[in-house]
Amino acid sequence: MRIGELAAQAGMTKDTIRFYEKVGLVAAHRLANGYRDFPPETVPWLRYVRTAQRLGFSLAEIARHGEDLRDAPDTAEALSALFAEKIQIIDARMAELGALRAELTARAGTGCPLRAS
Amino acid sequence: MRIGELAAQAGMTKDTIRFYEKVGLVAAHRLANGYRDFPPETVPWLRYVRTAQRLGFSLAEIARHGEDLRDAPDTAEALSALFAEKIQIIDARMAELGALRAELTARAGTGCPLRAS
DNA sequence: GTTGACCTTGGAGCGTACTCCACCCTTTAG
DNA sequence: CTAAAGGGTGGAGTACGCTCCAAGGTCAAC
Repeated sequence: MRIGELAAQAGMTKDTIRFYEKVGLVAAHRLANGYRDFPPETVPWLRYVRTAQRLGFSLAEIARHGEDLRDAPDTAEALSALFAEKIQIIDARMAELGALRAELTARAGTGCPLRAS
Repeated sequence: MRIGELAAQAGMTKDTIRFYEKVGLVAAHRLANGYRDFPPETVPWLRYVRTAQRLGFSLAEIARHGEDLRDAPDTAEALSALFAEKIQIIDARMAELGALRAELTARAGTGCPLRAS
C-alpha cells in the first residue's frame, strides 16, 4: 500500500505519515522506484495512534508501546493489558472531570465562584 | 502579592506567570518600583488554570473563560450560565471518553484488537 | 511524448507552552 | 556600604506535532 491510499484510509495527510515514519511510529519498506510501501495493518495501527493521542499519550509514548507490543511474547495478551491500562487512565480522567463538574456546580450559585476555595 | 510569593503558592515558576501575563491569562498592576502586584485571588485562579489544563483545555480557552467571567463579575445569573456551559463541555468530554472506554473494553477481549473494527 | 496524478527529498515555518539567559534595578539585612 | 535576595526586560531556545513548499523523479493514459 502506497502513502496516498494509506493516508486516505487512516484519515491523515501524507505529510503526517512521513513525519510519523521519521519519528519511528510507522515503518515502510521501499519499492524499486523508491516509493514507500506500507503493510495493510498500518491502517488500524494509525487509527490506534489517533485514539491513543486523544487519550493524552505523546507520540513518543505510543511509539514505545508499539515497540513493547512487538517485543511481547503474546501480542493479544499484551494488547489487552495495554487497553486495560488505558481504560484506567480514562476512568481517572473521567473522575477528575466529574470532580471539576461538581466543583463548578457548587460554585455556580455563589456570588464569586473564583474567590471561593 | 509579588510574583515570587504567587509562584510559590500557585506551584509554578515566575517565568510561567510572566508568560501567563503576556498571553492575558493573569493581570497584575504595578507597584511604584515597577514590580508586579497580584491580587490574592490570583492564587486560586492559577490553580484553576492548572486543573483546566490537566483536563485538556488550552490556555486560550481558559483565558476566554476568564474574560467571560470578568465581563460579568456581578451577575450571578451570567456566572451560572458560564459554569453551565463549562459543565456541558465537561459532559461532552466525559461522553467522548466513555465511548473510547467502551471501544477499548470491547476490543480488549478480541484476539487481535488492532485488526478489529 | 506530453499531461497529470502520484511519489521523493530537504528544509522552512507555525502554534502551544513554556524555559532560560543576560543584564540591570530595588530592597533589606548586617 | 555592601551583599544577597528578589524583581524587571527583551529575546533566544526547546519540545512537540505537524504543515507547507520547492524542486524533481515515476508512471499510466491518451
